[in-house]
Formats: sequence, C-alpha cells, structure tokens
Amino acid sequence: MRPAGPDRAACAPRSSEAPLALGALDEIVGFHIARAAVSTLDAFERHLGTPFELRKVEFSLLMLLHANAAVSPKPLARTLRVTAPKLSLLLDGLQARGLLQRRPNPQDGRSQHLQLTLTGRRLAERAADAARTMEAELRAPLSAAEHAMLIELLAKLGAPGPG
Amino acid sequence: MRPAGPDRAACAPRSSEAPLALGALDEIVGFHIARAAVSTLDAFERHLGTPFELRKVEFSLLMLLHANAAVSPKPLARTLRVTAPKLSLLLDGLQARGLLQRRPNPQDGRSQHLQLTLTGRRLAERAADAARTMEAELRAPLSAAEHAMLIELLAKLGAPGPG
DNA sequence: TATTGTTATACTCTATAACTATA
DNA sequence: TATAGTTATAGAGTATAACAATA
Repeated sequence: MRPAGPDRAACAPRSSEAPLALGALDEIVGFHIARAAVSTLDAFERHLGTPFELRKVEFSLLMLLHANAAVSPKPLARTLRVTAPKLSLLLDGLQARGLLQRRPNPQDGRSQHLQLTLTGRRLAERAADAARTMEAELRAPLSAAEHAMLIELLAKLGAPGPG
Repeated sequence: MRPAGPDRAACAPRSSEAPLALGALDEIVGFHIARAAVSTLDAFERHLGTPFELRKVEFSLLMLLHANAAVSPKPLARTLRVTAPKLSLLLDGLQARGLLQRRPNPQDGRSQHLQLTLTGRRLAERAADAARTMEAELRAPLSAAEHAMLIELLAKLGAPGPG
C-alpha cells in the first residue's frame, strides 16, 4: 500500500486555479458519488426543479406513482429511502397541488391506494420528457456504453440490499 | 421512444415486499447516484463517522489537508463544493480539536496557510486506513475492474468543469 | 475596486418520538 | 401486539447577506 499522503500531489505551493491533490479520496467511491451528486443536482434544478417546481424526491415520487398503479405509502418510502413521516408530508404536498388521490385500501383499512390524477399523470409525462433532455446533457462527457455501464454499476451499489 | 410509464412495471397489485417499478427513473443517472449515496453514507457512518466523530465533509477536508501542504481555504472550498462561510466553520471545528493550524500567508496578508498538526496527521492516517476497509466492503458487489470503472466514470461526471 | 476570510441570520431538509386507527 | 399512516417537535445542514482586512 502506498501512504495515504501525496500522490499526484504537489508539495510546492500551487496557484489558486490548479486543482488540489485528492490524496486518499481518489480511491473512495463515496467521495466521487458525492461530487457527482452536485453536478447532477445542478442539472436537475435547471431542467426539472425550477421549471416544474419539483424537488428531487418529489420528482422521484411522481415517477414512481406514475409507474406503479395503486401503490401504498410504505413501499414508496422504502424505495425512496425516506422515513414514513417525511413521505406523509410529501404526499400532502402533491395532493394539495391536485396531482394525487389517496383512497382507502378496501382489503386493509390501515393502508391506502395512491393514484395520480389526470393532472398528475400529465405533469409526470412532461417531467419525464424534461428528464430525458437533462439526461442527454449529463451524458455528454460519456459515451453511450459508458453511460449504460455507469447506471448498471450504480444500481449494483445502490440496491436496497447491501446499503 | 417508449412511453414514460410502465415498463417492467406491474399493473397488478404487488406484495409489500416486492420492489417497485422504477419507470423513467431507471434511465436517470441522478436517481441512481442519489440512491448509491445512501448506501455509501451508511457505510461511512459505521466506518468513519461514528468511530472518528467525523462528518463526511470533515473527513474529505482532512484528506485534502493531508494531501496538500499549506493550502488556503479558497481552493478547498471549491474542491469540496461548499461555500466559504461553511468552510470557515468547518475549519473552526478542526482547529478546536487541535487538528489544524491556521497561519498567515507571508505573500498575501488576506489569505492563510492551513496545515495539519501532528495530531491531525495521525488522525488523517488512521481515518484513511478505515476508509480502505470501508472501500473493501463497498467494493464487495463489484469486481475490481467494475470498481475502477465506476470511479473513473463518476470522476468524469463529477469534475468541477461540467457541473 | 476586487478578493480573502469571517460573522450573523434565515431557511431547508430530515429524523425521532408520540399519537390514532386497523388488523 | 404489531403495522400503516399521521402529527408534532427538534436537530442538522446549508445558503445568503453583511462585514473587516488586504491587495
């Protein structure tokens, strides 16, 4: 093992413009994930956040509701990795905007069937379109194969199992 | 293009255990990055956060300080993607723990030379060791080649340029 | 006048705990 | 008693604006 210290590092003073040596961070996926998250969040804001007034989780929630008919909150919370109280508030928000209906589950009075309204479905489709545009932009520095590979590898890492 | 809706989706009711259809989300790197971030953050907490009482940024900061002699706050803030006020507070914290020295830059009275103390360097090295253990765990579902590829692709995406 | 770093303030996000209703 | 969902409260994290000192 090489020491944790300088690597491609500079021990001489560097200009304020030159990138810093990452040291041990360079080998740590979590660091690169956190950095990439900033880039993607920026793109999200421009393509989806600002134009549709959606935050990241809200967009994800909308997509999940659109792809899964009559889901209940519990599996949504698990998939989105948010707590149950947080999801309640998110659903309140979507409902207040007329995007969502909450209906009692006839088989189990404790749970609900969630369903997008027509307005909700329309918004979901427009947002999905915008997401494709965003994705094309993010994909720019990557080849198609690299893009597909990246998603596959991230999915392996992010699957609910190992986390 | 196929519609944004169901895909590998189920239109039938699903058990509370089965994973949901991701729909359009499946094609969005940002979503997979956000999910993977949860897994890696969990590992970080166990290996570094709790044992060393370090938060993610603090750990990154420590690694950068260890790899770059006499840096000033400005490039650190840029590399870590935090605001200048935030970095000030982070440096305050490390200094209060005796990990860091702030010395005036002799060439420019406005800026500083930051340097880890002996205690700081020791902590940085122990933390880097723990990070390697953490990394081995995260790497588990991936082959060595996949792991290297993942880091390379994330670095392309997360480079300060496009973000 | 522009830049480095700090202080002060406000806001967003998220988690934990306590409560209700159904099974 | 266990589970689904909600309400209420508190804490962590981050950003913006205003400020001081130097170039």
